[in-house]
Parts: sequence; structure tokens; C-alpha cells
Amino acid sequence: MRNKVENKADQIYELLKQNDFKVTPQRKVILNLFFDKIGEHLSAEEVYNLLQENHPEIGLATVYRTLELYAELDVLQKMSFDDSKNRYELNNNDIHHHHHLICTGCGKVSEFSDDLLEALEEQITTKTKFKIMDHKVKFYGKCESCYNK
Amino acid sequence: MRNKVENKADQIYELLKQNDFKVTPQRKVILNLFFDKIGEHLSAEEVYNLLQENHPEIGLATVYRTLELYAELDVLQKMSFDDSKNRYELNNNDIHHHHHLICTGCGKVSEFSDDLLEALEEQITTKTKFKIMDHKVKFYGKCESCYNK
DNA sequence: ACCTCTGCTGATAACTAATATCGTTTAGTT
DNA sequence: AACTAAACGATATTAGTTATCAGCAGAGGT
Repeated sequence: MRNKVENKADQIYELLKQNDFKVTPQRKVILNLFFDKIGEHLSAEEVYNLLQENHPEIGLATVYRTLELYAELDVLQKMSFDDSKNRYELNNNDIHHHHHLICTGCGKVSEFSDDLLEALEEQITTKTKFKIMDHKVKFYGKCESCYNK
Repeated sequence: MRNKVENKADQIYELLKQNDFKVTPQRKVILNLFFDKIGEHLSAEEVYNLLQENHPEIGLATVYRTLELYAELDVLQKMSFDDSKNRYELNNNDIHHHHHLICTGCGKVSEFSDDLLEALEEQITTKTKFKIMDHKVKFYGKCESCYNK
């Protein structure tokens, strides 16, 4: 019997195949990196640097391409925290609606999970003709340690 | 007696002075442009192009600097709709909490105003130590015409 | 096992938005 | 009117990302 991560990884390999993309070693390695780094919001360069240790043969262009591909397949969630670079994290469906709390003091990004936005989406649906598929919410403020100094 | 826009503009000139910034012709022109384009989300280059007609002497660097300055003073709100460029709109305090509805079909950005997020902010405040100052919400989906085809 | 064919890769050039630099100009003050 | 720090325009530079292209590789057919 296989563990959860392997199972989940296999599902994603299957998803690649279903969409006529090949399951390459590079795509496997990059996906596994994100399984190792759950909760982190990695930029393309950070991914590339992390790969240097065990997979220095993987090029930066491949990193960009792979992240973009996974984002389109909704395997990764693409986001930006106003530092003019895109960041990615595993789109764990279990915690689909988690919002980011961005500290304007130290820049740290924490998370908050909930489904309260459903009410807001419902209101928009009834008041407008807009059909909502997804949302992104960012809260700006001060984390505990920045607030206390 | 002066009209509302002039009054509002004067308040902003005053705000500049209070923060030891000079009230230059360039800053006046760019601010007035945003009063003329309420509801639009302009990029730096779009502002620059709009200025070409009547004020071709204003340089692109000045546009970038001025937009950034106004954003720091909360006169403009800085945002991005995943097209890898920053956009700005007048931060009208009357409609402070308006969210953006981004159509994934045609890219059009519309708006929805509400204060329902207060409830969510309150929940975060009670459950975490994070002190929220501001938030940005983006909803993704299909606008009426894209949905119907 | 081998061939083929298409998609993928790595290296790197090109692009784009934004920022930094620098000599000149100007707003606000004296 | 003179002064001075701030702001300006032109342009070089940077940073993140995307495009290009020759070579490679892995699935399917023979």
C-alpha cells in the first residue's frame, strides 16, 4: 500500500497524461519539491535554487515552463505578494479557501482558512450577472511580533 | 463656490504639502487625469500615452514616480490583474471597499461594492494575532456576455 | 529491439516593466 | 531676486519572464 503523497503524485501524473502532456523526470522532480515544501510560497528562482543541490541539470526555463503548466492545470496556485515576482504553492483541495495574511512590517505571509467568502460570492451572484469561479483574497496588516514593537 | 473635484484636488495638494512634497504641474496634471478617468484601472504606460496629447513634455519616469508617490499617500490604489503590470485607480474613500470581478474570458474588470468582508476580518482578528489594516479581493469568473456564449 | 515522430529540454537571446542615475530645472522659501 | 533641496526628463540598468532553437528522449508502431 502506498502513502498519501505517492498517491497524490500519481493522480497528477495521470492528469498530465489526460491533457496530452508527458510525465518527464523534470516535472516529477519539481512536483515532489512542492510536496516537500507545503505551506511555502516559492518563486521560480527559489525553485531553481533548491534544485541546484540534487538536480543542477534542470534549467531555469524549464522551471518557469513547468510552474506555468502546473498552474494552468490547477496543480499549483499562482500568486504574487507585491514583490514583483510570481509565487506558487501546491493547490491542496482540502484547504482550497485559504487566504493570505501579509505583514506590511516584515513581509511574512501567513495563512487563514475559511469559507466565509461564500456569503459574499452569493451576494454578488444575486446582485450581478457575474458567474464567479474562483477568488483571491489578501489581507494586509501587522503580524503579532511587528505589532508589538 | 468651487465644485467637488476642485475641492478634492485641493485637499490632495494640501496632503502633498503636509508631507513635504512639492505641488508640481506634473503632479497636478496626473492627478486630474485620474479624476477624468474614474472607474478605470490605468497602468503607468497608459497614463503616459494619455498624457502625450496635451502634455508630451512629461517623461515616463515622472509618471512612474508620481503614481508610486500617490499610492504611498493612499491617493491612488495600486493593484494588479495578473497581466504583470501595476495598475492604479483613484482611491475614492466613499467606495473604499469595492472588489474587482475579473472575467477570465475577455479580461474585463468590473466592480462590486460591499462591506461583507468585515465579518471575515473580525473572525481573523479573534482567531489569530494578526492585525488587519487593509484587504484586496479579486473574484475570477465569467462576465455576462462571456458566460452566454 | 529499433525507428520515428512529436513534445520537451537547456542554453541563451530577447523582451518588458520598473527603477536608478545624472545633469538640469523649478517650487517654495528667504 | 536669490537660494537650495526637491523634482524633472532622458536614458541606462536591472529583474523577472518569455521566446527561440538545436538537440534529446520517451511513447507507440513495426
